[in-house]
Amino acid sequence: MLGNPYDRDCPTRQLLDRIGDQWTVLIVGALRAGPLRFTQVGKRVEGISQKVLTQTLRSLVRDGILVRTAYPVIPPRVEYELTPLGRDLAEPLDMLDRWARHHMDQVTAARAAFDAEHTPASA
Amino acid sequence: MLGNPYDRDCPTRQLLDRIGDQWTVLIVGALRAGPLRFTQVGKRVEGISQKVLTQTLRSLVRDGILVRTAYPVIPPRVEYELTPLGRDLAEPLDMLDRWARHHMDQVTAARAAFDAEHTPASA
DNA sequence: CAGTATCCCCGATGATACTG
DNA sequence: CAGTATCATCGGGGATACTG
Repeated sequence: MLGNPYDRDCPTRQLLDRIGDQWTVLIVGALRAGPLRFTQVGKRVEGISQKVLTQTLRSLVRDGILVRTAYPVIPPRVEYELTPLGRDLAEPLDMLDRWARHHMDQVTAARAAFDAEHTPASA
Repeated sequence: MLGNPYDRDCPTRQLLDRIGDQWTVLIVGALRAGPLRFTQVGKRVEGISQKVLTQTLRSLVRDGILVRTAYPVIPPRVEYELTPLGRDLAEPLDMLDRWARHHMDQVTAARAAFDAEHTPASA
């Protein structure tokens, strides 16, 4: 049960629960280049809804990955930025990114081959 | 990094769609040590249901991350093993694992601090 | 043993509307 | 601009039962 690196309470599982959703990874990636305002993040991460953006941003702040800075001006200006911890996390995430760029074509090829194999075209 | 790596068609997004669910990461991790039988994988990855295990295994085979070997014996014996591509993927995944082990306590602390801050209990 | 087939539920996500 | 609030949906995933 416990003690096994794959059981429910291990750090890896917990991290996975956090970064498991692609939004987190994408947001952290988007912020690597520097702070961004709420709307800017939303634009970089295409397809994310406002609600989910808000939720994800908030939980990343909660986890110490991002800092939120609200400037008391009108209209409101809020910026999100990676913390040192966040920048730290960005590194392994970047490795994944590199892997994707280097190997996704292999995955695509494997997928096509598998589908061909399992799709009796000449039925 | 290239132009805008965050749009829907970029390799990163595609990879995330695959490894986004924690099961994939856990299964690949479990197989790093060597081939495992269906049931063995299920035991290593606690909490996964048989259905999801089957589904995840199948899609990993489809993507060329794993190979499935069925021995024609009774009772059936099926083994799953990382392909070279899979072993390749295991590396960046391992980085994430290391990060988790080294930093999850910081995340936990940040989380507690945030919650305390946002819990108007004491005043 | 290693799956496949079903039913079912819940919670994450999207769409929409409103506000400081 | 940067959120919050509410509702409806959709399907991933669990539990269970059956099979080669």
